[in-house]
Amino acid sequence: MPELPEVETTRRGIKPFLQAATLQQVLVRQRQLRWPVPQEVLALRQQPVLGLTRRAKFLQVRLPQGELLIHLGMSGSLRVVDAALTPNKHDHFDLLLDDGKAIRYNDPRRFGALLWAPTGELHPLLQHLGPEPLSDAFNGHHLWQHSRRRSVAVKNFIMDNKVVVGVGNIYAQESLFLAGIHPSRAANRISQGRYQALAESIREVLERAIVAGGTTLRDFSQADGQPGYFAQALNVYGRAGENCLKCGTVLKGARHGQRSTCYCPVCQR
DNA sequence: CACCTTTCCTGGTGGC
DNA sequence: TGCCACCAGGAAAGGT
Repeated sequence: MPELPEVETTRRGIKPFLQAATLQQVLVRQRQLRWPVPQEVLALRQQPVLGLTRRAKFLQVRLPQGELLIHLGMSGSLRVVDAALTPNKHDHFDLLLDDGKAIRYNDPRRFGALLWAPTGELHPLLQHLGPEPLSDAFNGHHLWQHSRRRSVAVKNFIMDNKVVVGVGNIYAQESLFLAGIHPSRAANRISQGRYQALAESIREVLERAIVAGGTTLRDFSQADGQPGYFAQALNVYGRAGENCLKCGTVLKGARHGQRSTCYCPVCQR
C-alpha cells in the first residue's frame, strides 16, 4: 500500500531516468483507472520532461504545457523497464522515453490514476490539501488549531488530507504509538503540547520510512524491484494480540472507520 | 467466498 | 428553521 514514503521512494527511483529525458508519448493500454485517462494525455508527443516532483501522494511529471499526475492508489507501482519488454497483466500504461526505456505502471486493483493539469492550473484534487508533513508549515500548532471543533478520533483526524497529507493507516498508527496517544481519543480533547509531540512523531516516522525505502507488506516494491525495509521497524501495525515492544502489554485491535487499528492500551492514552 | 485495502463523493446529522 | 461544518457509509477491483 503506497503511502507517502513509498511514493517518495518511487519518485527518487525513477527521477534519474526521467530527468532531462524526452517523453515520446504515453502508451495507455487500460484507460479505465479510478478516473478515465484524459484525452490530453493520449495526445502528448515528444515532450521534454522538465522535472519530477511530488505533492501529497501524487507524482507530478512536469511538461511544457502542463503536468502528468500519477497516483498509485492502493496497489499501483512504477518500474523502469526496456520499452520492448512484453507487458504483464495489469500493466496499464507506459511513459515511453526516447532512449528506449519506459516507466511502466502496474496496478491490479485500478484505484490509481493518471491525470492532467495544464500549466498554471491546480488540479481539483490538489486544491484542498493540507500541508506536506515534512514541510515547515506542518507542526503541532497547526494540528491543534485545526482540531478545536473536531470530535472525530485523532487517528481519523491525522488521516484527513485537508489536515495534513500523506499519513495513511500504517504511519498514523505508528505515529500515535510514538507520541503515546490513544487512537480513539477525540481530536478536540488533546492539548497543544501533545500535538507538538504528535507532529514530531509523524515527521520522524515518515522520514525513517523514506530512508528505509518504504514499507513492503504485500505488493509494494521500489522502482528497481527491491522491497522496502521499514516493515521491520513497525511497532504496532498489524501486531494486535502480540506484546508491546515498550511495556510488554498485549496490544489491542480496533477499527476506525473501516480501517483496522492496533495500539497499546497502557502506553497510549 | 467474504474480506480487506484507499480515497472521493454523497446524503444525513448536529450545533448554532 | 436554515445553514454550514462535520461525519459515516458506499463504491470501485482483484488477490487472499
